[in-house]
Amino acid sequence: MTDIRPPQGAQAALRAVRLLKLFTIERSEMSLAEICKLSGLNKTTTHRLLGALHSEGLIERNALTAAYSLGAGLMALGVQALASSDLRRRVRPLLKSLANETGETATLEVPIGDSMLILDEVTGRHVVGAAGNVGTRWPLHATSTGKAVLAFEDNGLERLSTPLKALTTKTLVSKDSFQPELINIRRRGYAVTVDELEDGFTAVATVIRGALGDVQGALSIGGPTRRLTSAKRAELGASLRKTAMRLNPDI
Amino acid sequence: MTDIRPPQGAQAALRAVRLLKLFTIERSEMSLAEICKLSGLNKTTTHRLLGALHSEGLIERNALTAAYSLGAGLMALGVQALASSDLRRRVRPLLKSLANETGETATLEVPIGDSMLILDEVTGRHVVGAAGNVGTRWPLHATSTGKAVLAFEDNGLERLSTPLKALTTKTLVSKDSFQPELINIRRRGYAVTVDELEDGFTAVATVIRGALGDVQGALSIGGPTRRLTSAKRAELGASLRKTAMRLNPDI
DNA sequence: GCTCATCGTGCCATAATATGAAATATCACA
DNA sequence: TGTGATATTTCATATTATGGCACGATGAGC
Repeated sequence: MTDIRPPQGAQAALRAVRLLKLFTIERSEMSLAEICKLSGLNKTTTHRLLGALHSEGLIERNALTAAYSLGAGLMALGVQALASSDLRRRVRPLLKSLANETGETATLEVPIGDSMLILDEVTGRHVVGAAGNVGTRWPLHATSTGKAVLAFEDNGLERLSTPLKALTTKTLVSKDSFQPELINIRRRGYAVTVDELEDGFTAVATVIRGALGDVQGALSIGGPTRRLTSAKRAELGASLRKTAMRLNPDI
Repeated sequence: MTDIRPPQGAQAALRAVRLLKLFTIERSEMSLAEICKLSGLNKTTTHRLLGALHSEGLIERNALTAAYSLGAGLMALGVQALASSDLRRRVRPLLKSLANETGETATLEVPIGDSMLILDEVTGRHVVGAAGNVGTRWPLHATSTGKAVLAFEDNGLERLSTPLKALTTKTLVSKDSFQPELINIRRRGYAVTVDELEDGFTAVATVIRGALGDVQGALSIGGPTRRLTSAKRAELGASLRKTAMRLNPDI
């Protein structure tokens, strides 16, 4: 994990960004007091920073309750980021071939902190659940893509913050249990989750590397556990590795 | 237009946000020098702010060229904002009924500066072009939703920054030509664009108001000009107004 | 192969800017 | 009308951001 040390002399900017990150689906609207408590910042400081973000449209306020929420400006920026993602543009055709060849759903995901964000998705022949999961985030330790990232990124394990939540009975929740698993993944070249994210769902994944060998994201193919047998998974793993190679022949 | 004055004492935070906003589809990757020129900020300052944003994942860097681009963290925030949008949740079922009743495509849009952002979209029976325009931005002055916002927002015209770009020969490009049009819109209760955004495309729109009468966004129904005759447009306008009423019966 | 231009990065004294305690204003509820 | 809990504004302080400058790396042009 490329550890990026926050530079000195940008406290205010950092704090502003961190305020934005406090909002979650459960906490989509918060009062000033609430935000203060969560951020640990002074009331005035928080108020001022939120005011600045508000003036730029990144934060909106409920006209009745004066509560704060994420604003349309952020949506615009996020969409801009998505649209200008070089990775997404490059990978899209490959996702299509993968979904086509295998009949299952292929995704492109990137690590964000301790979760994986679905950047793009192409559903296969077998349409299982509803599509349109782009933008969804899953806990890193319970996804195939996440495990691939953990295995292949330098100091990848640093991403995990204990305790690890069990999404099913199969989810790996102990950091120690990851060590042998990661060795396995590195040896095979791809990661697998069987019923670890959701019961009955299986996925295979491998990482995408940049020109410098840095981990940029991960590709996955997923479907019902019933259909993705052990033999099939090995086959998918090979397909994924081949695809990842095509993205960066230099490595 | 609710003019929000940026508070004193948050310069750094403001500057950081404005750096993010410099990135566009054409300028999706920029060098430090480029960003400096565009922002007018000192090189060191820019560097420091970008570093802070980078450390938070809102900015990414090309490993080879060291160029800056918007990062995955921003995508995550944007998606978060989209998901937690109260407006979107409330309006979605109504969009569905609109699309269902009329057979055309219905959208929910919000104003951002001088453009309209498509927050949500439900395609009608007649599937015209490709769907999936959520997140797209259109110039405010050339869209039906934009004109509705201009007409019904206090000081709405302040949003327009001259010169107005002509997207077709029908696009209104003079601020003066808006005055009578806006009066019309206010009288009727809905706005119409015929071939103003794109040749052959017509749309009807009306605004959505919050509990305090503030303009929160706009609803539109759009389709081929051929199908959306004058009589049909009046009918759609009435439907839209009725729908907007249902969202906020108090007004 | 050399020079020169360009770009990103680090340092540091300066003062402008952000900070937080406290006071005030606003609102909801009783 | 009073009371408690908000959000907002004020203001003196010093922490924090600022930008000039200098260094090192990279690459283009000759």
